[in-house]
Amino acid sequence: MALLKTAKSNRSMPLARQVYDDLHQKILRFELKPYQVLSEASVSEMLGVSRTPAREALTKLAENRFVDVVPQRGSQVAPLRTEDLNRSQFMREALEVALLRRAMSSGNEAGLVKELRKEITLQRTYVTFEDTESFYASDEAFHGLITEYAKQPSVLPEILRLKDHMDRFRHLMVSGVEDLDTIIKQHVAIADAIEKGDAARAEQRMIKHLRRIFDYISEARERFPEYFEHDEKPARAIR
Amino acid sequence: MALLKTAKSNRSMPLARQVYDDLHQKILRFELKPYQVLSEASVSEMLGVSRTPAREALTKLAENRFVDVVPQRGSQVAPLRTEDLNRSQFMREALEVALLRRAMSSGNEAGLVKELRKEITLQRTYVTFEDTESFYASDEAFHGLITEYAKQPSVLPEILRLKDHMDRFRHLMVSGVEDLDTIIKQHVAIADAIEKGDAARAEQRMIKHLRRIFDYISEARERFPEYFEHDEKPARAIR
DNA sequence: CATTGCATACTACCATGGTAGTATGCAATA
DNA sequence: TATTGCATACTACCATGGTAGTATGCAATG
Repeated sequence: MALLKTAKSNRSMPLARQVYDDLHQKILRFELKPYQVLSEASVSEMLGVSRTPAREALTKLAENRFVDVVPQRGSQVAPLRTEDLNRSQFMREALEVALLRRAMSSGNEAGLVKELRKEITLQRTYVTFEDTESFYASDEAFHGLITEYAKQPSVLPEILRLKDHMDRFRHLMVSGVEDLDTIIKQHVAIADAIEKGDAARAEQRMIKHLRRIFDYISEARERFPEYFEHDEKPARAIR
Repeated sequence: MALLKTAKSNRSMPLARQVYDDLHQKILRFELKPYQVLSEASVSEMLGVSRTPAREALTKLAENRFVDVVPQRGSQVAPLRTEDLNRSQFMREALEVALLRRAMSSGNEAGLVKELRKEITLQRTYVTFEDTESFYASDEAFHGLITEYAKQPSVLPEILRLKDHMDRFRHLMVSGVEDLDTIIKQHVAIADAIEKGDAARAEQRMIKHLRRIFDYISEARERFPEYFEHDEKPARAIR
């Protein structure tokens, strides 16, 4: 297996970043499974790069809690941790609600609503074409619009960073995709509340929208218990 | 100049981390000034380590926006950017307000208030002893208590990370220290509102407390204009 | 059988050499 | 004088070798 050659990967970006993105994607998609061992040696061999960029990528993945580095034992793909999900969820809710409130007092709510509805129309199209990838991209754009109208565009990357942990859970859903129609309805409900200037209602609906992830967790935990965090030290059991 | 040997630095932590912390401190305290050049070579020589941990530290500092890495030109200490301050401020407000709301519906508000008041008492003592360092540590503890009672302790490190950018501005204040008595009064006002169960009031006071930093910015900008971001490219002027 | 000592094989971490790429100063040129 | 070509000196980035430290399996020992 070699480095995935994406359009913008080759030559333009540093190798360490390419390795990071590659491993990051593989971890989110469970091509690298929780508890799978990763060492700078194995990564460098797997991707055909030297150990330095491999090491830098692993370090950064550890900072973002996608990899556990245990001192002299080796590194592992981090298991799914409810703590990570809870923290990401809490922070994302806090940020998106604050952005929503600010966007609703920006003086250009009408423009926001118009653009949101345009994005929703796109989303309907993607659903009919079963183009889930474009759908999720548009979903991100939907939330990105709010950050723009809240005049805090630089917060968006931070939100996406938080979203990564939730996306990882999302890949474990039964059908592989959630109910996109429901998401669209929630988007419509949010846009409606914004249009009516009902901040409290918009906030409630945003939170409900963001919390949909919890509907799937128990199911995911039943289907893939081995991916979730179990006791830290296997205590070198029976053997 | 060599690596600062703190109590826990030697032997226990990786060198790269020690270098990061050292540079981080020096940047926050303006011992390394904005626009000062930093290369992996100069850092490694300055601190007496090899180039690898120097490079890793610089990379991480760049991720946290304390260093600018321009491709083949060299790295610099990042100037003070209002964008960084605004983003950090916005995010911190959103998070701390959300934590406050949650802490006030935790069912143990009385315990929280009691611990907050205990911390405030400590802060009064530190003021009389002019122990500003301990004061600021207690200030962090004050906010940390709220994260605990909100049952989101893992959010605290993220908040402290955001706080770093504001602390950097804070080091430019005229007297070197702000009015600690005012801070204490604000803490008292917050504790009072929590005790009365007045969430809206507590939220208002928390926001006012967090926004005190803006009182000092214009002054700092007048006194140290050269530390603030000026036009990106000096356009290779006169020469 | 249970415990201990130890060689081995890993690991993360650090040091250092090499390379492509860009800015800078100076000389050559118009 | 203004412009261009080019050597030089930086840079970030990557490759690779070396080291201390720990887990593991096995042999020696009780």
